[in-house]
Amino acid sequence: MQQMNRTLNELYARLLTAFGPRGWWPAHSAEEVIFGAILTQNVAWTSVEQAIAALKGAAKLHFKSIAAMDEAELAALIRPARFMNQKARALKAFAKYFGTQYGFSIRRMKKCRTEKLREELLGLYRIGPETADSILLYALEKPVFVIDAYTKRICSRHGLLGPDDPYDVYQRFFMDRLAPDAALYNDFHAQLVHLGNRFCKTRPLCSGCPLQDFKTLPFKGNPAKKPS
DNA sequence: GACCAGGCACATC
DNA sequence: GATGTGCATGGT
Repeated sequence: MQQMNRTLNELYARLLTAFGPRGWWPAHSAEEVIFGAILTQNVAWTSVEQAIAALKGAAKLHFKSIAAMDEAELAALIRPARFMNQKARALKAFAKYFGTQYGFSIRRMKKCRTEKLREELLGLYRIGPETADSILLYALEKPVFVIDAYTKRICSRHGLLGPDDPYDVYQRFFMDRLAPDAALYNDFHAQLVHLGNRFCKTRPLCSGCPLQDFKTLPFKGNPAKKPS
């Protein structure tokens, strides 16, 4: 455990040195984070930005407005973010839940236990583990580590875990080894996404990558698969 | 024109 | 359980 803590500490230190604090999530409000978390599913962030801009332009970037609006109209607005019908339905479902359970109040939601919130979120249409955890961490400031495609790609390429290990194995890998610190989880994940965006799109190792010579320290009893 | 992007639900075996 | 497929846009 000590060894692996050192590995994660060194990994984070390198990213922080290379990129500086990331100041995530790219949004102006907690509600906007939730819009982004749903809209970004399997789509490039540039497309999400267009959908968010359209919602903002129509003064619909609040779940109270979403709850009141027509689903087809909403789908048309978020069209650039792809899968527009599914995502419109997902936004409507969240809006209904948010209004019914919490009176559209982020502050009220924040007062609830993380486990209760996660269970509720996972019960909503098209809210899976990554989307739920993004909402918990970036909108509600709960200490939950978010695992996304970049996190998996980076960890597996550096032999920390297997590429096919399930979401919860990745999540436990970080949360068992790091203090439950929302600010740390926030920036650590943001660093991984930034690294992924800049260096891990195609080639396994790219020049200038701060992890180019990063070696995994040996860890006794590591449950992870051997690096391929 | 092909490929990929910060997932998830559902059907089928 | 594991695997395959649909969703259906925009940038490179």
